[in-house]
Amino acid sequence: MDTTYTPKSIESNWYQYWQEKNYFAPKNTGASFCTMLPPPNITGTLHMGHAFQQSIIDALTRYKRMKGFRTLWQSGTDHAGIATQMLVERQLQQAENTSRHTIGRTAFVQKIWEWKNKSGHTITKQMRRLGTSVDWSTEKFTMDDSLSRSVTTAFIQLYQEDLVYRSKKLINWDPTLQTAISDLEVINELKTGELVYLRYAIESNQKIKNSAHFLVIATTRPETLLGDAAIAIHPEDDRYQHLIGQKVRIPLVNRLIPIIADSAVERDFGTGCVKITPAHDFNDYEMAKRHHLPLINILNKKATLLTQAEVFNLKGILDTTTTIHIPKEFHGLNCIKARQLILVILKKQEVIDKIIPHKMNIPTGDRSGSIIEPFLTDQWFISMESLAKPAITAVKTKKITFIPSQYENLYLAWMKDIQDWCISRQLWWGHRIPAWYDPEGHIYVGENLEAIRKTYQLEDNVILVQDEDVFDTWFSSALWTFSTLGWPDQTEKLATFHPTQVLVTGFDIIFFWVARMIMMSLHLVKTADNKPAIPFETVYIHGLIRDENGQKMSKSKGNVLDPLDMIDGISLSDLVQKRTMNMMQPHLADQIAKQTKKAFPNGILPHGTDALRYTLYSLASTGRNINWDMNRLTGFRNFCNKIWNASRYVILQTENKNCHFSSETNIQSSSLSDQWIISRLQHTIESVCNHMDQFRLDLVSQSIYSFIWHDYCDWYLELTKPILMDKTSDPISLQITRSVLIYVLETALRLAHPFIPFITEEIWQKIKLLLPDISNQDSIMMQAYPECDKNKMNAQVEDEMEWLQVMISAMRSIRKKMKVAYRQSFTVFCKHATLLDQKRIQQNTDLLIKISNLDKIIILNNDDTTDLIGTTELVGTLELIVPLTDLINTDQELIRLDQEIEKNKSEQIRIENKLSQPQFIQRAPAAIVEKEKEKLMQYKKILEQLFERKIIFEKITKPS
RNA sequence: GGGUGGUUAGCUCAGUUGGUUAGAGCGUCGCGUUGACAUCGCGGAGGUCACAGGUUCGAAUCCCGUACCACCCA
Repeated sequence: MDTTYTPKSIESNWYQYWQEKNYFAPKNTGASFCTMLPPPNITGTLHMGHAFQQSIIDALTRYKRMKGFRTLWQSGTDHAGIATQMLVERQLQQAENTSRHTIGRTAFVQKIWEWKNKSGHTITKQMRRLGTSVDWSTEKFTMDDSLSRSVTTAFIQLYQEDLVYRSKKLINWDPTLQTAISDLEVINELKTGELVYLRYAIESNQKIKNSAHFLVIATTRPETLLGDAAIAIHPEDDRYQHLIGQKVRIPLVNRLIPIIADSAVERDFGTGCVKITPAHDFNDYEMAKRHHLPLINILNKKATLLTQAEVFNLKGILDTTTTIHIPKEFHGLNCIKARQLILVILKKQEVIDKIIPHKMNIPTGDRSGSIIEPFLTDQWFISMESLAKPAITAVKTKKITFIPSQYENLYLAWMKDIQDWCISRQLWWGHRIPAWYDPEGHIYVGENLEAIRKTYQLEDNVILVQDEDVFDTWFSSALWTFSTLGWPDQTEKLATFHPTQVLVTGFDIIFFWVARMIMMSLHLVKTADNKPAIPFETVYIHGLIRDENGQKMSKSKGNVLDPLDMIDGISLSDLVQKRTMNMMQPHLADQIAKQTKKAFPNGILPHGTDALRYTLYSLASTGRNINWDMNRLTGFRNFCNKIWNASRYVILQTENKNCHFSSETNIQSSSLSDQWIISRLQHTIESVCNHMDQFRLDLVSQSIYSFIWHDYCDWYLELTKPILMDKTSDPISLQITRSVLIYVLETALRLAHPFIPFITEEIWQKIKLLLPDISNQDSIMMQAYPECDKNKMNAQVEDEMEWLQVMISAMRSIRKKMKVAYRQSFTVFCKHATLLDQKRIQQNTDLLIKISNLDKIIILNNDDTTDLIGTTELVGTLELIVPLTDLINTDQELIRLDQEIEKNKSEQIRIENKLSQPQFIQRAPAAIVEKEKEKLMQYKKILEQLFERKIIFEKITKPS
């Protein structure tokens, strides 16, 4: 083995090996364990969030697999309607200077498939570098035939049950992409705009043009006054009570609209009067429903102004009897330009009261970057009310558990006032809605034309046209847990693996994905006993990885880190180039380059997959945000190096030597340190399994780290050296030591394998050859996970070992204090030794002498009054004295003693105070009181000894 | 405006149902290559647990408030 750990050389082959052996496919016959990969988008590349999520899933999967579960990690990708369509559209523009409209729908979709087949696998290829043990043989894509069939089947069923409907409603409209988009894709950006105060003339019988007869309203969107349907005030607002039911004239167009009262109006906003444009604002739309206002649409699909407004009733039916003109000068203007123009005109007409700066949220499309308009269109919706009910119950009754549990509240809060789900998108890429229309506009839903003609008994001469729209990608994602397993067919996979056990995902998609999966599964899938099936038992929500300053990682900020760069390393120049390439805002490039140079002056060194994964686990606590820290990555790369080198030591010590490990008899007769490390190993296994069950991977990571580094390497390996390096050691203790050494290593490797799969496999393959029981086994990943054996835990041994550790540390302290090099030996005197101390000293004399390079250990009689001059250390109440009189600095020693006395004294006082309170004695549990009393005794004894020491030193410095 | 989460060592974070002297990694200071490892070892230093109240024999932990930060909803 090389002396240093070089991840690159060991990580390249194992993944392929595992895959060739088909280890990722479900194997065992036991209970099933299934988890679904949240399908990444085919246009995506691996980012830190993926790395985090997938590392977590892989740990759970490998753990369960080793525990003997029939394990399936189902993987796949989603077709990402908008993102993919945009990407291929852009390519068409750049490469062929053409557009999708020019080449037509069929050709365009063909182009997308070509792109997908060529480039749509980037992310799944990258995933393999993380060591993810997904079953690639069952990989799915949301646009696969089988999944498309699931989508169609689900939709038809919901339609037949009257749970989907088509309706004209207000939705989020992206004018650039010209499609409905979901709330998730709308980002609210806080920007400073203007709040315009406008005077609307109150229509009264007197017709007096007096300012007192104007009503002043405040709006951030004056251009929408063309679509105003009412003015609203709060019903309890004293200022405007008398106006309720009266009418005002809209400036510029002079249309009459009513003044209504609605408690949704915020009295403190502006003047307390707001204009209501139901077709262009979600709140106003709700108000229109309550007050039966007309919906006046003034925009077309490009979000520019119409020549004539469209008036709809609340059922979405066009009112052809009312005509509302839009002034000619506004035709075709976008909202920004229309706003500018209208302000100019209104100023001239002197209806602007004032304009003040105003902070407000601007809804922006996260893909297109354009301003999102609430827009009245025909869309398909799923009714949520009846679907939400069982989905709420499932969580309330703990059939589905969220971890951490606070997310349950978030889920329930959202489900409580859930809105109907708009599932149609005006795109070409996606599942085409299986709905057809006849010339009269009647809707027919079915699998295909043939089926529809049959079901509805339509003659061939009835012309049917299919709906142009496709489904929201999230609709197909909502079926993910069962569509990937074969639904609507009752496949064996579905029977075996559904409901799945755990879903690992981020909190940002609880509404858009998790909740919808729960609703769809409960509604569409049945369990073996014909009850609604939950999609998963547990939802584990992980945090969001941010940069070192707590900022969200994003391309525009230029603070994105590529997990593969952490694995393989990247030079500074490449990193800068990567971060500044293809930017939306090129003017930020210099700043990003500068900040990158500062954060990564030497680029990023290669750290390997295992180190990256381990770092991610150590960060996987219950928090919502995780600030990435490169230093921790380095720390865990060092950890891997530690494992590597410890293994080198073990192999050097055991190769070609008898190191057969057999049963308890060996353990009983083995040394203190052997028994101790085996006992510690059991505690570690227990702790790892407990924390795994609670999804506390950070604590798992800590347990394994501290066991391997501190217990195994720092102490155990060091304690084997006096035995293994000593030519006079007897063969039996040599064999036992070697066998424990390798037994513990092999177990620890299995324990750590789900987290750091590559390095554990590499080392395991080497040491298995030394272990006849497993030498014919193929891979660590198919071995059993270690089980905690409580019989091997030994508290007495651990106590004694702890004592030994303190003894050894005390010797080291003395050396440091006295600046005595290791090669110089000394004699240590033990004073105030209890019987237990004496026994332990006797039993460990040889070891102590070797480890601490001592000449002798002399136990003084407790009645011995000799004043030994020397430096001291306390091990409990046992006093170690090293009489290196020529080296000692008595003044310094006195200062140190005083400090020690001070420390112990304050503790003594603290406990005395506690014990002097009668309430404490009376009310605290007896065990706690007893503990405090014991502590006090201990402190008193230590203080006595420290004073005794002090007197001896004072005698030297101030001889009487 | 409403809600949620957070504030613990210089930095990144743990701290289970309240109960030893609040821990880890990194960094820092000092010493050191003794045949696994300098991607290392050893020994130190470093915290009024954001602030102010309350409950309790006892609070980093439970409750209330304030400040700041982050996110979600309107």
